[in-house]
Amino acid sequence: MKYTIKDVADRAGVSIATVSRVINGSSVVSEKSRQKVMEAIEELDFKPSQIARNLVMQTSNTIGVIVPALSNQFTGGILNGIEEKTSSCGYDILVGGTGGDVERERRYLELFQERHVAGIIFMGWQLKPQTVNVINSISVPVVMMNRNASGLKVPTVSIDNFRASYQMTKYLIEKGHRKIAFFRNSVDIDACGVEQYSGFERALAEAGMEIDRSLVKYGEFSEERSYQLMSELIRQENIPTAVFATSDIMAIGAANAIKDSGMDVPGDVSVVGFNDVEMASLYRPALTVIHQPLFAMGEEAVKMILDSRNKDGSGMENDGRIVMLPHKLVQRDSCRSIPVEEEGK
Amino acid sequence: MKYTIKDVADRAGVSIATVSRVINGSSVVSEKSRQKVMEAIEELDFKPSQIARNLVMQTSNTIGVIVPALSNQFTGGILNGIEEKTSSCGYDILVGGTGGDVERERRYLELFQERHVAGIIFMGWQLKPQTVNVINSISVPVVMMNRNASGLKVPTVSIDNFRASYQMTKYLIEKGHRKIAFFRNSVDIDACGVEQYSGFERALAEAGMEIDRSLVKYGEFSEERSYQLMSELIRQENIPTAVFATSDIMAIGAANAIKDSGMDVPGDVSVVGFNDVEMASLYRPALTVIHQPLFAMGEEAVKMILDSRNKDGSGMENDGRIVMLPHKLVQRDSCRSIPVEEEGK
DNA sequence: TTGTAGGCGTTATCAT
DNA sequence: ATGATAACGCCTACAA
Repeated sequence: MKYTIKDVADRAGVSIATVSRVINGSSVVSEKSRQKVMEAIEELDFKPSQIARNLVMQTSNTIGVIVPALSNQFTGGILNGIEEKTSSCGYDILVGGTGGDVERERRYLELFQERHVAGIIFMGWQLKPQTVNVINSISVPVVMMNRNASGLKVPTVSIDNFRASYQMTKYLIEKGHRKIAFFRNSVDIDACGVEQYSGFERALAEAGMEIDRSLVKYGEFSEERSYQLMSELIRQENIPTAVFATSDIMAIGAANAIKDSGMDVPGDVSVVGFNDVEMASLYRPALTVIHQPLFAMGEEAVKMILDSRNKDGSGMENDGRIVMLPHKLVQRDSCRSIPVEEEGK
Repeated sequence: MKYTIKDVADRAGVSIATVSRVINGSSVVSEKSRQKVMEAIEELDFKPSQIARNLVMQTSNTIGVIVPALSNQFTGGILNGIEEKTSSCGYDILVGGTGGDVERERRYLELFQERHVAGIIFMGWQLKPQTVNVINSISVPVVMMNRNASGLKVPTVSIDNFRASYQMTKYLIEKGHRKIAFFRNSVDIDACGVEQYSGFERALAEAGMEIDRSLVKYGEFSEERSYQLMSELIRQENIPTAVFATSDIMAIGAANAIKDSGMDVPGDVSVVGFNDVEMASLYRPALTVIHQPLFAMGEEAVKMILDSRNKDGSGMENDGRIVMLPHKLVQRDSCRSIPVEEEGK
């Protein structure tokens, strides 16, 4: 059915070694042999078995990517970057979706090792201690995306979440907002979330403002939850002038709750997001957000894996360093500035 | 570094054959041996090499998925279904992003063959003749997602695009719309697009309405393009009472153009979409759309590949059959009904 | 420059 | 029930 290197050798009247040489461009082969081999390959439409090659080479020019969900513009943006970089480097990508389930995370981590991937890029909603353990004990390079946890021995790529959050909060304050709700992601240990919250706190503190506990909520990365949370606030008539959500999807949830209750965004309450997925600019009013360079982050992660592999086979240097890429605040239409005379109302 | 089956055998004091047997649960092994082997595996944290296994088995319990873009809720929804099904069947998935580029499509098609995937699921924005040729000449089972072309010799899974479009158009007409714009995807040969258009035509014809050529446009699957198209219509004051876009993203583009021009959706013009990606229900007004069972479609595609593989190794039965899954029309808030007295205005 | 042969980690077929 | 051993398709010294 499928031809092997031997068939090509026979047809070209040379040995399999020669065929192998022309395929890999290695060593020197006479122009004549090369010609014959090429022809034979062409005629047979021969494709070398990556599997056999990987077996002898002890690696698979494949990198594994583990994500919570495939249908998600955040992970999607990163995946695009990963795809671009891997494909231009001759690597293929193996993906696994976990739904955030620890057991499935572990399974994919193992599966990918069994497949001898060159490295693994890991994304999760939260980082459970169990997962951290598995990751730390893995024998191939792993890089973590956008999430961090103490005790994690692998590098991670993300933005400076503290500064990003600080900057956005400050922006809100400068716009005259004094009653700001903060919708964070999850309650679980998640260094990024903690940093985002710190940034929020700091900016408030610097402005001499006190933080209103009744306005910080956990949106669990979900539109529904965020919608619910915002609706409650409205029902309680504890309405902020602005809500800062640490994911666009939560921002949209809040905005929808506001709109559906008959109020206007940003007329009545401003809403700002985080990440800048495609939806953020498509929504109306277009969301003012912190932009994360998703594509570049994906590329960077691949680069790190490939680099570590060029140095030595012993995985990453076992460092928990974190590579930060530049974010930016992009102003759109979901945040209004409150005139001074209105402030006291 | 990594242990092999031989290390396990030594440690357990048995032969590699026995180890292999307990790993695969095949044949009968004495309980004593099984115990020892299990222990050895445990102690060494041994993981069998999928690569070696694949080599001897001549297959890779991997399926390849080719998509135009990873950051896309449509492909994402399908990918989720594919992931679920493959992972529950012990398969892994290899993905390739093409950006719709023919050359990259061809490359991934080849790459995946070289990796001996069990099958390939293909998605593209359009289906160019070149790609059709490559696909027809491939030696592993291929299933096409949601797109079709004459001369294609592989099965495809999709919904009944003709009926879906017909149904939506009819719905619009029943709501009192008489001036309906139709934003289709691309000009390229794309059986699905053609069917959608036929459905639109038919519904109009049955209602005794004539089709207004100035209102059928090609949105190229893009929000920008659709936005542009709608803006032009507005500038020309050739404003329909409803626009039917064959993708949600285009629907949003149109809706945004309408809103940004100061008009209201659906107050001034209704907008309906197609696919029902996440954004469709998050957008405000929530979009009335044709819902495609993305997840189920992904599952079905995997099922087809796995089935064909159980029957015989010679690929699919070379049929261009198309498996249709049920769609549905979901009403939300982006389409209003026009009272009779208004109709004549 | 080219060919021979050993080995990569498994599975599977024989014997035993 | 278990153990040699021959594939699987390819790469790579080592020889010629």
